[in-house]
Parts: sequence; structure tokens; C-alpha cells
Amino acid sequence: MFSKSCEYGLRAVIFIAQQSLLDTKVSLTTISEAIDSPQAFTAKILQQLTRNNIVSSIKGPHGGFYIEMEAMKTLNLSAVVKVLDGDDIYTGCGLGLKQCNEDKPCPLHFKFVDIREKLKYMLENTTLIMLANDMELDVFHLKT
Amino acid sequence: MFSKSCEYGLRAVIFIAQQSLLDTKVSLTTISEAIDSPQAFTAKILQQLTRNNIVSSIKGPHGGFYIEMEAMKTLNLSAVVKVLDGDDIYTGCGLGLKQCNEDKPCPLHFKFVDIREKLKYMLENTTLIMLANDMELDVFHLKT
DNA sequence: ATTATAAAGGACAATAATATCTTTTATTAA
DNA sequence: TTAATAAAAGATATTATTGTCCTTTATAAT
Ligand code: FES
Ligand code: FES
Repeated sequence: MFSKSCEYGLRAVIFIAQQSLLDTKVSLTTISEAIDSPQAFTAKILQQLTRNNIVSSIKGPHGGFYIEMEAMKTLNLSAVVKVLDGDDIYTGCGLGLKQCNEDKPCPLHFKFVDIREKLKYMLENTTLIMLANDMELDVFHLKT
Repeated sequence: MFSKSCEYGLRAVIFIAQQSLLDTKVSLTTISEAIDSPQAFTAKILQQLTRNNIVSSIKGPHGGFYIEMEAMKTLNLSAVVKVLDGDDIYTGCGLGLKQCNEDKPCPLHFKFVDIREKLKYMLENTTLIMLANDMELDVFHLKT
């Protein structure tokens, strides 16, 4: 479904959001251990996310990554996916036609678009703060 | 969503099914032109599909690929996807955890499984003959 | 000012996916 | 039985994704 980059990115963002709820900044090392992802690769992903204003970062001692409360309330999973995987998942044809077009549809178009829209709706309506709050319940996991 | 192999494979299977409805066997060249796919790569994909008894093939003059009427009625898109992409799409965690497990779920699990099941249902309930018949309507396309 | 910390950035490496090319095998028709 | 046709199989090439390593920049504390 999503690329590895996107999977790590989503897990990282959820972990950072959870910690930001407690006003804690987290370092790359802490993040990659918490979500069980390759550290250097995760660093690259976090760079993309900070450049695109999903997460914030501060260099130096006591620095690290965090997410502004305002951003947590506004941002949804869709924003993260768009940064890391583009919007192919929202606009691409299920059978790989160069463009998904209602007027020249592939034989799977109508059935496929139905599911694609449900996925889109789900990602757009799941905010980071919702997930951060869920994580406080101790029933959800970000590794293994 | 699907790999390139799977996209080409699905398009090829739908085209072959449509032609088999008319009792026509089709060659690799015909197929790759009809679905606008790289010929040699498509050959590899068709080999996998014949080995796995999705499509049938005959070598030599007047040979080519076809699908048995019985197979067309029985086989669904899910069978094709499983051969080419495995069943990761049915069993994999949306956030890339090593295994998707209801008892140790990722924060997206329940929302994700809902969509995953809908996709599974759609693929399992779309038979090749349904799509072959649809293609006769001249409203659906397999390229551009 | 110096040192330690931590993210940012650039260069490179390994692996997997995609794609091509060549040879072999099976089948048909002349 | 020979030549032509078409799929199967094997080897190789290209590209994208995933992953690592090293250097630079910013910040904080001593
Ligand atoms: S044209 Fe294929 S999904 Fe829309
Ligand atoms: S554990 Fe992540 S989708 Fe099931």
C-alpha cells in the first residue's frame, strides 16, 4: 500500500505527536528505537517532513523533533502520505493506465475509485492528535 | 497499490479473457500492443500466470494465450493479484509492522483493516468473465 | 571561546523492481 | 524433414527504492 518511507514516516509522526502531547521533544535515536526503523534512513524521512512543515525540529543539545499543538489538530495522515508518497494513491488508476479518467475508464475504474475514495476519506479524517490520544491508551503499538 | 507486474498482468488477463470469449487465442505481441505494456516484461508475467494456471498457452504457429471458459467463471482478480503480488495486500499492516495483529494492533489497524477487507471483497467478487463481458460494451479501456 | 549535542545535507552502497536480449523448446504447415 | 512460428527459459541491464556513512551547521552548556 504505502512505501517503506511512508510507513516509517507515519509511525515516526505518530510517535512524535504522542510525545509532543506531553511536551517532550524526541531525538532521532529515540524515534528510530521507538518505531524500530533504520536510523539513518529515518533521518532522511524526517528531513522531508520538517521541510514540509509536518514536524518541527531544533538542533543542538536538548533539541529534537516535535509537532506544534496547532499542527497536530490540523494535520491528518493524508498530509503525511502526500509528502512521502505523492498523491498517486488518490489519483492513480488501479490497473496502471497513464491517467485515471471517468470518461475513458479502465474496466475496474468504478469499483476501484469507490475503495480509493474510502481510503482517502479515512486518511483525511484521521488527525495526528486523534492518533496521539489513542496512543495514550497503551493498547496500540508502533513496532513488531 | 499494485506493482507494475501486477498492473500489466491484470490488464493482460482481462484482454485475454475478452478475446477468449470470442474463442480467439492471442500472441504476446498482440497482448502487449493491446494493453500498451513492455513486451519482454509482459512475457515474464504471462509465464508466471501460465505456471499458476490462470492463463493457458500453446506454442508454435496459431498458438498463443487464452483462458478456459471454466477458469474465466471461477477465477477472480484476487487470484491474479495473489500470483503476482502475493497476499501482502490482504495481510500486511498499513504502517509496516512485521505482522498485522488484532491483539497488538498499530494505531491505524481498525480503520485500515476495514478498507483492506473492502478491497479484498471487491477483488474476490470480480470474476474474469464479468470483466470480459464488460469489455464487450466498448466503454472500458485497457490503455492510455 | 570551547566542547558536546543533535539535526541537516551530501555522497555513496545495497537491494529490489522493472525491463531487455538471447537461446531453447514445442508445434504447425509445407 | 525442413522451415516458420510462438511461448519458455536464462542471462543480463537499467532504474528506483531502501539504506548507510561522513561532513557540516546550529544550539546549548561549561
Ligand atoms: S481508469 Fe482505472 S481506476 Fe480509473
Ligand atoms: S497492525 Fe497495523 S494494520 Fe493491523
